[in-house]
Amino acid sequence: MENFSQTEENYLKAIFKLSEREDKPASTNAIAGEMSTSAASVTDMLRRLAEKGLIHYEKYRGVALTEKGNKLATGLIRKHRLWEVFLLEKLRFSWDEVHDMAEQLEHIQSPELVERLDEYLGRPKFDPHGDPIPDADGNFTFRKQVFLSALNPGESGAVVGVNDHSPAFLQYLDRIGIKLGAHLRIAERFDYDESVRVLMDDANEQVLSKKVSQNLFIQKF
Amino acid sequence: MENFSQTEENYLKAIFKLSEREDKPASTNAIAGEMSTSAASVTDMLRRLAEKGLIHYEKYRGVALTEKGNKLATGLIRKHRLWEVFLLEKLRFSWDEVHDMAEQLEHIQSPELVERLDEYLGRPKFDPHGDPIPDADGNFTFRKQVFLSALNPGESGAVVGVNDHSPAFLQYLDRIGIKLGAHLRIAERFDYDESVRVLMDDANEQVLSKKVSQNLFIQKF
DNA sequence: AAATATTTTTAGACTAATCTAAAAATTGTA
DNA sequence: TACAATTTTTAGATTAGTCTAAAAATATTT
Repeated sequence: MENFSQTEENYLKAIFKLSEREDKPASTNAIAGEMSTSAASVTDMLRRLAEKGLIHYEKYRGVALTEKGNKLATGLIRKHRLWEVFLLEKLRFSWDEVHDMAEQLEHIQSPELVERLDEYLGRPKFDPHGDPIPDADGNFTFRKQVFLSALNPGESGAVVGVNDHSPAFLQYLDRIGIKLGAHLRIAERFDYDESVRVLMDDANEQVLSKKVSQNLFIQKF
Repeated sequence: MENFSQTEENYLKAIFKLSEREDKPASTNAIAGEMSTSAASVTDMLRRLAEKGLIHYEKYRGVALTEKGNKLATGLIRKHRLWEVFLLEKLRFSWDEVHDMAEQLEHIQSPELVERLDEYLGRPKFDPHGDPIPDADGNFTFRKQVFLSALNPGESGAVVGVNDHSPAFLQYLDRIGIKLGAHLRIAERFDYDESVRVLMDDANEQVLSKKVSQNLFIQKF
């Protein structure tokens, strides 16, 4: 298989992320923002990626991944999330620490290594943040999930993921004891600031702010 | 800690390897050979490495690592060999497959990751080829070893390493059943071609060529 | 629809790492 | 010691990825 530079790979991931989020072609500016670089640099790179058949690119019209580009991007996400599982489960890092290391590890080139790693980890379907891990063909396991903020008093479900992946948020969750799989029931919702009082694992109660409840993915019971 | 490019790191490893092998300053040409590049490129890079305080360099006089360069080089070797142990012991790769993957993994930047990996693997002192793994301070465990070719008939010892790391040699050893730790006793030596007949693990006998016996490290009993 | 604002591209330049060809320094040998 | 062979360095060019500033295209507002 053809190899690409880490920079090229990071652009593909950025484009994938933006297209997924908006479900339409990614703009030069949006990519520049995602990559923390200038729009001019992005234009340069887009020309090169298009030449290599990784993206569909028309000047001023934004970009979308080709089949080939998509395969590559999902492969990167697969590697990233598998390494995150490894770092958390085997090396005992916490979920707010694993991202930066996985960001480097995802660029290791070796299909055989990915396969063995997947097997070693027991072919996990989700990473430590609850994000789905695509299989070797690039297929994601889809999970029906809603934000905690969408639940009504009395309803309950399990925490299956986070929307905000920042260390600050993840550390906050650790501090108040919310882990993936935790069982939450809405006890009360306060119209005043849209915060909610929840019962966690049928044990202790917490009040969660609007911001927190908008960043927790829940699978309803 | 300051970070360096993968290329710079690879030059440092090459210089370390050459200095260790010859125990004198490495020459431009030797480095070019080790790196499979031109002497001109090496000169360019040496100027840069010297500026960064990683090597002692005088034009036409060859190079040696500084304290700082040495620390970095041993750190790389430490990472390389720890990852090799991981690939072999945890992911079940064979000893002829692990090198190329480790060559990439050694450039992952994260002191904490190295520490956790070391701990996870049980702080191994030797890698799958019998090469010593430096500790976090860069100290190697030294082992008194001789080539199998230096043993006389009747003498015996354990295989503790290989001098030739090529997949061809390692696969050959696998084929004839020689693993790290195997117990060998010289049954007979043939002056004709300097081959030797050995008794392996007090079980089966093999004739090993001069070339093979010059590439196996033995710790004498 | 014209004027204005925003986005995107182009132009030109910089750095790291590389190359080939030629010049300079060192080493080996007669 | 001087000539030849070898090694090393310099000079000048190339590619990937980046930048700023300016020009061009598109989108928005009046």
